[in-house]
Amino acid sequence: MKNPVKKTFRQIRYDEKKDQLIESAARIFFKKSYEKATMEDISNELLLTKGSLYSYIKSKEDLLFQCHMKAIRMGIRDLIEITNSDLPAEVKLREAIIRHVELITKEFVVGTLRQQEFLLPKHMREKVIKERDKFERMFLKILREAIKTGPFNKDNAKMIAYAILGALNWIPRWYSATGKFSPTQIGEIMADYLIGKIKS
Amino acid sequence: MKNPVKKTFRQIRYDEKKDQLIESAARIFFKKSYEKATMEDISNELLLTKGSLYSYIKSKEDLLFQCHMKAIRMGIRDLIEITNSDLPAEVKLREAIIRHVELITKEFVVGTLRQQEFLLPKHMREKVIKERDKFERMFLKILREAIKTGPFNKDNAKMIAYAILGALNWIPRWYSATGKFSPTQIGEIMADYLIGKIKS
Amino acid sequence: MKNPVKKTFRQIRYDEKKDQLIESAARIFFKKSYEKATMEDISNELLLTKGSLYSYIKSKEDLLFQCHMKAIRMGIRDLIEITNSDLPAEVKLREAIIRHVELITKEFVVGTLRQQEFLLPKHMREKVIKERDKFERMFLKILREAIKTGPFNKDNAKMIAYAILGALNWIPRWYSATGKFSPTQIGEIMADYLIGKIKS
Amino acid sequence: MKNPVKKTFRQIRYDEKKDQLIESAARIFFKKSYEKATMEDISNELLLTKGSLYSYIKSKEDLLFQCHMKAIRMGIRDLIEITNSDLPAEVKLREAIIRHVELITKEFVVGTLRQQEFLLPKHMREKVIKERDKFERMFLKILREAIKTGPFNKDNAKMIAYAILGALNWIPRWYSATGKFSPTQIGEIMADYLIGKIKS
DNA sequence: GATGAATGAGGTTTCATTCAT
DNA sequence: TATGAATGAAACCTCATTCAT
Repeated sequence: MKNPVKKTFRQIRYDEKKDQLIESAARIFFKKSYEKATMEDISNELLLTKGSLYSYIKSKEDLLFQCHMKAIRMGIRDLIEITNSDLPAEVKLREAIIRHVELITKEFVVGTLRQQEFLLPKHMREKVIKERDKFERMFLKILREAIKTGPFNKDNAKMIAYAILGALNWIPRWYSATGKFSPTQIGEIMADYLIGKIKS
Repeated sequence: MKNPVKKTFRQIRYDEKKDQLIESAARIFFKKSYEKATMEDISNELLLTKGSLYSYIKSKEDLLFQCHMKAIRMGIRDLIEITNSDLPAEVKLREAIIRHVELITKEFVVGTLRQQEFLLPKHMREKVIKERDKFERMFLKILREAIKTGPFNKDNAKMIAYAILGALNWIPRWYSATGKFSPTQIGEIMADYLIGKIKS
Repeated sequence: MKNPVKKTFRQIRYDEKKDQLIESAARIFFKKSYEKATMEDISNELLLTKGSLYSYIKSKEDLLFQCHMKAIRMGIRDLIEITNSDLPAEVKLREAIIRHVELITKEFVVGTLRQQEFLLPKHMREKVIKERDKFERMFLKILREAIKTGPFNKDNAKMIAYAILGALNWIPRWYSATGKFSPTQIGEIMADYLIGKIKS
Repeated sequence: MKNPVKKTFRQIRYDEKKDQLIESAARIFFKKSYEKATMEDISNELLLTKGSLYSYIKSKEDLLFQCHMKAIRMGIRDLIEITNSDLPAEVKLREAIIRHVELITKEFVVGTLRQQEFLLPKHMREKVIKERDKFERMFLKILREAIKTGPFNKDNAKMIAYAILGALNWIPRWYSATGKFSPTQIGEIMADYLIGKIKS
């Protein structure tokens, strides 16, 4: 207030910490599940105390909500990039698959997607679903472009989109960072398999 | 002792009720998630009181454990039937997919599979994982038979198995009983899509 | 009713079982404490089920009450015998001590005395205290006879009685059936020590 | 951090309250027995709510454990003082008896000693027994010094120690604060009686 | 008399959240 | 902004007791 530069600095620090908070929360929600994770678990990762978290968030549910939104938006950001690129339709789909695998295996926050959105109260849930639908529509659009010349009808396209996303979202259940394949390799194998079908 | 028929009758009633309990629990775990569901929610469905549940189970965790085991065993039972049948390899795979979709959309208890097994304490989790591995190995075997002549190597087969199971296990997230397609139709579309490539 | 002989027989069986029940309860109350012991623990020892216990007793408290009464009455019975004997006063005291040690180390039901009587509801507690006072008065009388010629006044006699009873009642806390001394030997050593001074 | 004095102040308040908590718990455990006492009973005495107690302790068992430890340590502290004093051996023993009576009648927490240590889970019980053994060994040492010239052998010394401690520990069962004798007077009478014997 | 499922009243404990410092 | 003790609302679970069979 007295010193706008200082305030901006503080604002930056604040935003950084809030971001760390969401990351930490996501990691712990991933490891323990939302309900089993306590606010103290989360605060411990950040060298803060329980009560201090409430300077950054309104509630635990708010924290989960923000994890959801962040995760989905990372996915959307990727899809926007891909959509706007000059790649051929099929390569776009391939790229979308690989990027999604990379995201889901590297960013803990994306693991939040496994958490059912109905852990949230209605007003938050609706926002999450709206955002997720945005993602799914973009993905579906990429898919449709890719199969435009194929034998599949519109309805099946939607179901195939779900099949693909299901196959990808299931990955955290079996993926191990120390496994034989890197995220990108997994993405490529998945793309080979999942797109192969569409062409036939 | 006095009347063995009577005793058997009691045993039957007991087993029936225990089964109902697991079904109800599964349905409620599905609707509300394990942690949000209370023992009272479950007891209400059965016209019992909270405390009475404990004639049938040892703890809430035990209940989740039994849901897991029952769900996996239903899947295994299907796969055994399919494996033992005289169908051609590819049809077996197709059948396995359709049956799994039917199971996952009709039997709430199978929805438990969405619940991360790490909600369970270690000793239960290990048993669940062991049983699930049994299921996955059987599925993988069916898959391998089907693609024996295809261009896929062993390692990829495993990942494709996960892709297929992921696509199917994700279904409860978007499936609606009032939707356009029946479970069997969904199963057929999924099978068409997921097996398509293997033939090519 | 129809057959008085049969009824008497049944009555005997009933009384025997009730007695076993009190013994078992005492043993378990001793091992686990009254509150930690469950009715099921007790029924298991008797090859009965929980519910069946209630043919013999009215409540768990009733069971503790009867343990108390039985234990105290065993002590009183001993003291009556001793009082009525022809032994010299000091030998009577010595005998009372030894018999009490034997009782407390051999009969689990006497271990109940360690349990505070205030675990019982008022109306039962009062009966127990009344009975215990009877025991203590008899013991005090034996003590007073023994020290009649000694240097102790009446008030101190009472306190000495408590000291002696405390020393004896504490024995279950350290006594081990596999230890170096037999109950009778312990009784003798205690008597030597506790009476020693009165003679002087 | 900002103000070390303030922080220390908080720490002091915390420690004070924890101490009060143990005192209150001991008093209530004494009056009602451990199992019958509820956490709410205890919290009410401190003008706290049930849940708040858990800032200070881990569990109800932990609370009992700390009562045990505190009680025994108070006894040990007395014995150390006495051992280190210049009094003649017999006077030391006399002093030990009187101090123990004073402690057991004045400090409710010492009444915890009546509670069987097996109310505690194994790992706590073992620590309590270890500490209690320390106390008993110190007491035994004082006793042995006092009777060094007497006719008693080592084994009997141990049993006499138990007899004395039993006589003293039994006091809370009959002691009334409004009675004829003060704790110190009781201690003196007990010492007269219990030591008299050894000399004879 | 014996059974054992059912009851229901509590008890301990957890934890998100608040608020004075 | 940070702290951490305090709150209070649940939640799970236990167990003495009852009662239909």
